[in-house]
Amino acid sequence: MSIKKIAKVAGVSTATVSRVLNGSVKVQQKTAERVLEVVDEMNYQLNNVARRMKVKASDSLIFGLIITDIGNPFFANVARGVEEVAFKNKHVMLICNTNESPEKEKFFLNSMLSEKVSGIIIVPTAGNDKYLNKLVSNGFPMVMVDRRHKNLNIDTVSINNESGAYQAVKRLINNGHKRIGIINGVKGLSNTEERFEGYKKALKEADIPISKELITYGNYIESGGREAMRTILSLKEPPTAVFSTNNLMTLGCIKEIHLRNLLIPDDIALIGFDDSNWAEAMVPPLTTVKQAGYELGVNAAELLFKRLSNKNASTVNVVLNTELVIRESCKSKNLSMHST
Amino acid sequence: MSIKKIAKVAGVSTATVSRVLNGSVKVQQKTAERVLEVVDEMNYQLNNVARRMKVKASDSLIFGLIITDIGNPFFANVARGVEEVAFKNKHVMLICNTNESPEKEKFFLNSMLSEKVSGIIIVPTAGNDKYLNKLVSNGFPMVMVDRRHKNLNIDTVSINNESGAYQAVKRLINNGHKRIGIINGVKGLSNTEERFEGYKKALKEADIPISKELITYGNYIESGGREAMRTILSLKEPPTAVFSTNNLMTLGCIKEIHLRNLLIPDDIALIGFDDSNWAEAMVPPLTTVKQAGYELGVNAAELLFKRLSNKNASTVNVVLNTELVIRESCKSKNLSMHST
DNA sequence: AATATTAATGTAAACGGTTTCAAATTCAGT
DNA sequence: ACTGAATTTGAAACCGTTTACATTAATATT
Repeated sequence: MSIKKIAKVAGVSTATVSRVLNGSVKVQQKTAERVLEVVDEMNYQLNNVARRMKVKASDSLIFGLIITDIGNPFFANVARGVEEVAFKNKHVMLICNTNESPEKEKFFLNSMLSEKVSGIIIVPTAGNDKYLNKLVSNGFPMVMVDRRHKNLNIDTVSINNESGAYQAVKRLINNGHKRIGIINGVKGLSNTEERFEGYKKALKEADIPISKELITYGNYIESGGREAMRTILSLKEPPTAVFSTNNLMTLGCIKEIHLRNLLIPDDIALIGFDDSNWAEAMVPPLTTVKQAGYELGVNAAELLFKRLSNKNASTVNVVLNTELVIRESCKSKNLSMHST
Repeated sequence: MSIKKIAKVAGVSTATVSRVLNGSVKVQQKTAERVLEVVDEMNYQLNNVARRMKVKASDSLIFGLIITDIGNPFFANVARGVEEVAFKNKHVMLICNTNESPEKEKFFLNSMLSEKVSGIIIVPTAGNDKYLNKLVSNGFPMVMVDRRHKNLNIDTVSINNESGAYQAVKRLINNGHKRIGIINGVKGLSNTEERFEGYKKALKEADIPISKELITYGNYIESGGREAMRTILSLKEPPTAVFSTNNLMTLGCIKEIHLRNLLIPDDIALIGFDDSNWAEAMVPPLTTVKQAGYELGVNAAELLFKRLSNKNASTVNVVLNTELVIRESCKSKNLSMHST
């Protein structure tokens, strides 16, 4: 059912049909009614592909979301947030999964560009800096979420990683821990580095020297967290507490701890980053730094739509604050009379 | 950078450019080289929107995935599976989230149709039967995943829900439980009903009468599971074991159980459906029916691509088997000397 | 060398909309 | 009734590809 057939049947021109469908220009009441009648009696459906060929990019009603791991509930939440506001704006969204691979990222970027999406929301991998740079400086609407590339004049929405990590580690310190391990994420990502900064800052402030052997990397995946925990626990002098910087790795930690029949928090205290729905159901319930994935997504999408309607507004960096949700996984043996 | 400009610069016709780009028809070696040269020196990028206007639908390189809840790790896994094979086939995918709302579902279906996707993979909600029916019988390529509509001649991939549920409940029975509650999902969905069937079958086989008060509905969401567990535990004569039919509801159950300071499995045994990565990390580790979300996605996508290349092959129903992964959450007090 | 065959390329229509511009109609004011 | 302005409508160009068909160039056949 093309607009032409509708026009023919209704006895008007295609221009008129288009106009009544879009409401862009006034058309006489009765003509409009006639057209609408035909439209639904032949149940016509817009071909948005054809439409996109004429319409300016910002009106394309489709945009892209590139994330690194849809299997991670945190990003799934981001996606939910994005999708929510997309739906409100009658947009549909192309989602791709990079798995932290810059090659995949580039491929998806190109696919989306070639689909003429109005804009892209991206959780960038550790590569493609120059390419992204080019796109952005060409004025292509893009917003980075969760991570950011330095020196890039672009809208971003992220969370206060450093402060979140700082609070977490400070909590451990206040609970009496002095030997505190950290399991970092993927090297080279802004959030990994910021969380690490928070860790160092808290230690420094408490005059605790940072010791290299307690710094590990788990690449934000469960098996990585598990291995990191394994090496940490195998140290001659293992830490009394560990800060795991994302939910998947935290799960790995817990499994390794259980395997060794150690007790949380008595044998090893644990604090996680990114509060998942299972954190509260753990035994003991897990203390974590909560980051609002859903809101991250909502904000990113809103930013994108704002940008679409005003291409040369100055760019903004939204940073959401984290919240330390205190449960029971990071008491210290020595201070067990204190609050958790 | 349109193909026209490339043609002009290279001194050939647009047809030739198109041909070297697609490799569809032989063009002279040196012409091809010249064109390719210009193509990347002007870094031309295909406009797939324009392309889709000419090309037959099955070649559109884009398809849709409609799921009900990307926030549910199970569906996230399905999505990962789908995306994996999409990538292999150089396709890009439109993802939408219905949240079990038939209205949203219809909107998304229309959007996708209007984007001229080659096909759709869908986890259907409990509505829109007639609409889906129409699409399918018009020959639109579609595959249903996880749930199915009866009397619809369409490719489906689902899991053996009845058998999975049957095994779960049988396990509980073998462990000595006689009073077994169930928390069902969304009424009207095939998987809800099939799981319920499995439950009834196992009870019947063991000559245990089914009692109405033990049958609850949690709508596949965490809060629903929690509420269901609450009403179950408030019974004058509560069950000794509960079968929760999805992961989110199971989490709700556990939280409610913890709240009441009850012990799993001594006070109440619990078996879940859908093995999540956190199940093993629970205390005690959770026994569950594992359903392969990822494989479900992979199979669905493969089916779709098969369908695209052969529109009138007869339809197939793939059903994957579940696996009972036995951990420690469903022993019975009376039989504690037995295996879990 | 002339012709027949085959290979390579070009021309132009088509896909299904939107939009500019011009024409036709309606309406108001005198 | 006539003119001018305002409102509605239509004709046609255009977006960037692909492809059927026509044409030209190259090669083979005699």
